[in-house]
Amino acid sequence: MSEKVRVRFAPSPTGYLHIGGARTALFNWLYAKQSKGIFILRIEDTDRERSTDEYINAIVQGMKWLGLECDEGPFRQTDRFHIYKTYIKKLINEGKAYYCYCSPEELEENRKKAMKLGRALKYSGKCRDLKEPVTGIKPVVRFKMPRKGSTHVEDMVKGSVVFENEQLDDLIMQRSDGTPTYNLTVVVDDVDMGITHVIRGDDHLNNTPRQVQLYNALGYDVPKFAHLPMILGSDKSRLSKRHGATSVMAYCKMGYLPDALVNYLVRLGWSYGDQEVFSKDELIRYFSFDNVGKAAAVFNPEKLLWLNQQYIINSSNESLAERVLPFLMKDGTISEDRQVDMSWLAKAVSTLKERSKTLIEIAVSLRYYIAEDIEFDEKARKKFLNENSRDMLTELKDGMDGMDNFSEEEIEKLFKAIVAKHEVTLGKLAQPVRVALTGGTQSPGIFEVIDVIGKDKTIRRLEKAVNSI
RNA sequence: GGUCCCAUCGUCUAGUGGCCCAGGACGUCGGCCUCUCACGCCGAAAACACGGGUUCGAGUCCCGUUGGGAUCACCA
Repeated sequence: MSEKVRVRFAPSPTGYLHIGGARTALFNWLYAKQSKGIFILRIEDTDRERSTDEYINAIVQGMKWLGLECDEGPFRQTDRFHIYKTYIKKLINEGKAYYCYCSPEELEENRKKAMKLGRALKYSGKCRDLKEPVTGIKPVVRFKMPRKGSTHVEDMVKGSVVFENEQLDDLIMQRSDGTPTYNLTVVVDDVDMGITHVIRGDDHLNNTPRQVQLYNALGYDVPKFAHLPMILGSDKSRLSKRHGATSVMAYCKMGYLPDALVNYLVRLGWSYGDQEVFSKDELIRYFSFDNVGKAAAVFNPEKLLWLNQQYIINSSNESLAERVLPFLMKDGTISEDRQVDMSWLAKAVSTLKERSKTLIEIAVSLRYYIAEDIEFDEKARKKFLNENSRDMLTELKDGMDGMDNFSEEEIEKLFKAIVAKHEVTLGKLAQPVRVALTGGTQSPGIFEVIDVIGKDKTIRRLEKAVNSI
């Protein structure tokens, strides 16, 4: 029998969607798509202090950008408090949970003592067998964890992991203010939503035995688990803000293609032989937990940059033109209300593709194609716009002036004729022209550049260059 | 500190006992191509953490050591 696969990504909205969360979402999504299952987004916002709607939106937006849209949800745990209540009541009635009146200060005291003695930092179980309620104190509800035996977790990536139950303590399921906590809500929701596979970061591995005991107490089957290794920063510590950009949307702003980021992320911890570049379809087809590594991976921005370039090269000119447009408007190269000739822009982009690693780089280069006026790089101007090139530039301008068929082919003929006459190599003319047209010494092939800029603007810039000598 | 996880080039990884004096990719270095920069192509340096076993044979299995990570909240 094969029940339908149902997986979930369950972030807490206490921050934007970061790289690690995105990869967890991605693996869930891949597994769901591959199994023709359901991918659910569940917002774990039971910590009302730190959760905000803004972060919920940021997470949804980030997933949308990456193309990881959910089939069900987003669900919010704060909408489901009534459900958790009934489960808590049930466990209390069955003697599987109890009220605890210990104060936070008292617990902190015990933890310190345990730390000194080198013991597990574990709740003593003081209120476990209390017969009478303590008056005047709002109690928490704790789960009665078994004290003997061991709990086995079968994990799809880590294998079989065993925990001694005496290490587990009586976790709090309900705070003194009546709200439920993570370890309960995650189990109740996974049961209630019919989750078949729990795929999450391996920072949750230590929580898993507690949750397994909760499943047992509630009388439900445990789902399959897959605990993904962490993503580390360059110093091998957990990826954090001080490692630079960790928000998924930061990569959007930096001009990365979402598919490139997805491709990069999936290869962090997963592999398929020697293949590096995958289409989404290939990822869905090839993905398997058998090929997920167990060790944490260091996030490597250089490789992501390389992949992004690969994706840019392989994108169509039209889609790239479409994607680069917002960047052009943002930096003012194109005013927002201006009508844009998209087929011209696509042609311009085609010359820039293989020399750009990000959309921003394309946008920056596009400036010398689009802007009316360009500024010369001072060093370049001195080196190439001088007496040595003056005559050739003038001849080129005049030659173009009288040109009826302004094509790359004709332009090249003109160049060849001029350099032949002056008995110099092509570079001696191409570089000065490059500086005259783009302001700098690096650009696509000079004939392409002229073709994209067009006759009138090219002549105007040559004039200006000659006049500057 | 207790518990749990992990360990192949700087980084991501291939490797599931003989095909491995360890393969690919990023990055680095050198070269080719060339109107510049790129792209592309060719080449180089670069790793099985250490120590014991098991086995005819170990990167691959077992144990230990070391190192890293995670977790131990009325956070998730």
